[in-house]
Amino acid sequence: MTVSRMINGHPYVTPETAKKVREAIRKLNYRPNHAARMLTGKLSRSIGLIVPDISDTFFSVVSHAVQETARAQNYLVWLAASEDDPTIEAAQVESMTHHPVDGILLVPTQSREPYLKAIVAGNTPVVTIDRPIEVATTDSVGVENQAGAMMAVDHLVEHGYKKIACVSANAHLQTMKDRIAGYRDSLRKAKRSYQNELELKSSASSKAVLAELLTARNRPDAIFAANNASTIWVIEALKELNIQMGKDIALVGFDDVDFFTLITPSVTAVRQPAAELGNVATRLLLQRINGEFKSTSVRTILPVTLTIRESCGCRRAIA
Amino acid sequence: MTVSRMINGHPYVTPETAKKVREAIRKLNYRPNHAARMLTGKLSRSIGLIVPDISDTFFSVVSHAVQETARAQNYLVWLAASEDDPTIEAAQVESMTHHPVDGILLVPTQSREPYLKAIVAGNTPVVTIDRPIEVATTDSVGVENQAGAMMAVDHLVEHGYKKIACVSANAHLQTMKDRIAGYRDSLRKAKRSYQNELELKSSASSKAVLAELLTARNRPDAIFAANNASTIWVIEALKELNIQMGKDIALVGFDDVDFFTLITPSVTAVRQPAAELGNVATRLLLQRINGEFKSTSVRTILPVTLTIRESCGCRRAIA
DNA sequence: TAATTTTACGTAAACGATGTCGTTGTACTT
DNA sequence: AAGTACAACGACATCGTTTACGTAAAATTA
Repeated sequence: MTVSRMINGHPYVTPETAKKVREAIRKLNYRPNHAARMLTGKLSRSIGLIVPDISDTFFSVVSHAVQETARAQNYLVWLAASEDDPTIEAAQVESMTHHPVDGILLVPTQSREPYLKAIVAGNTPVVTIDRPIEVATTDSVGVENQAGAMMAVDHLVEHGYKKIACVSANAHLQTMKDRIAGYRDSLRKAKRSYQNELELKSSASSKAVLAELLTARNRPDAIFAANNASTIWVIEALKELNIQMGKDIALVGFDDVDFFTLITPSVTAVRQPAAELGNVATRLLLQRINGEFKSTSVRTILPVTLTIRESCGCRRAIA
Repeated sequence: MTVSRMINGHPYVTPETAKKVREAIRKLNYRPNHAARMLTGKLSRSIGLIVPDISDTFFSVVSHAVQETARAQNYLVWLAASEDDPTIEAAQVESMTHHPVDGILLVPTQSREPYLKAIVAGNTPVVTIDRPIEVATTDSVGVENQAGAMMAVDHLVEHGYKKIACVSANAHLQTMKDRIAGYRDSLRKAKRSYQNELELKSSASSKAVLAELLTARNRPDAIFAANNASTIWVIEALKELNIQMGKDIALVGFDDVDFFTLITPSVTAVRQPAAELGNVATRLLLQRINGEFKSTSVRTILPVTLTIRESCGCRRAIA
């Protein structure tokens, strides 16, 4: 008991006793047993992080930031991938809550899955990243999807492109809906009649679909790609079809990736603060866990910026 | 007790009783308490994975594979980043072993850290990925670094380049030493006198150093970059200095990255089976955990392949 | 049929830390 | 000097599960 009090920093332990305990701990190489602590209801000092795909650049940057922020407060991170499958996601959440973790950071693949209600009803705090959920109220951290998409398409409009198409993937996600809405807003504002929205499924199947779009008689002169995967698919398709990007067809993507500077012409894209997203979400979750944050759930929206390079038709990279 | 037997699949439970228990479990929404199970020494069905940097493409692909293989056997994965700092790495291992995990997958930042002895001496199985350790014997899974580097440099030699330089980072790592050795072997075999080994530190500091190398009077006509970071730094430097890659200077990198196909000219690189590395290591670890693998430690070396594209001077991408 | 084994369950103890409470000793009142 | 307050510590029960063991009843054997 005295050892327990010493370790947990309770008062009522004389300095001499504390010293003796410390020495014994060192001598015996004693470490408190984590499992026993859990059994008495202590915090585990660990959080769970569930993302669709670890190897996606965007999520790997987010994960890195989460890890860093958590470690700074001596928290460990469980990382799991849902592979965009709600069933797997539900199983991962289940495993984590029972393991147990003190809180969960979730990039939900669906916003209306019924199981989401259950986890939020439990006493494990949840913060969603990137995408909010609809069936329950949680803290969430995201970015300005609609405004960001508008910025991107506005830039294409200013270049004078008349036929701006939108290419997306996973269009059922709220983030994607918002970006597509931004695309529409911009066209409406500019009073453009041409509107062409294409949803891609996977790298393999997108090839044919993109080739059709890019070689049609009435083909677009500019493309807005709503996420990094579709941006990359467009770049691939243009390269294969030998269509000059930034000259024959302009391209602006949503979500900037490091190597976009290395491509010729370099790729203009909306930059999301991926690392900050992870940091902010983690700090918020840890505050919830420690009870430092009592108010009802908050939704934090981080701003995005348009990083202008060459694929939009600008001669030199500006930002 | 009967419930415990039922759940753990012990014999000596009548079908009727089992059914009753199942119904009660469903009705009460009962889930065994993980902490209590840990306390009695059961397996946690979780493993730890420690990599230097999650956002590095290579490690994110490895992590993805580990996650997948583990999940297939109902194992959860703790992912932590050591940030190439032995102190952090030791702390992460400590946290994990006490948390507890059934086994650890480690990409060690150092091969001689004394703490490594301790963890191997403990009863938590360890499998190292990519880099072996020296101070203790563990299972390890890696790739043919020396032979792969030789393949790469041989290819440059065959092109007829006379002055082939080697650019690396973290040259103290055994993997890097092996690749540099492969570079030397190839030059020795070809009886080339020119030999220039440059170790880069970080993106920022590498700029000036690279510029000096690439603009010197006696500058190389080909470069072998020993990992993906240095390959990317070289590409950046060439682009900034307006030196034509594959024409003015050839480039072959070690570790292939998806976007190398999107760069003009596309980048020739030694492809490591990153996903397989993760799969093999995880399967091996799980076998150790389940006692299915009793023999002394094994070292698995996976083959690498040279993916020939254009930056080496070849006109068309072959592979 | 009686002795023995096997099956199906329950009971007690243990894992290691912590909350509660009781006990002792010290300092401070009045 | 006696009473009160509180500091410092230990004993005991507790968390939820499993291991070890006990005890019947059922099945098998002699």
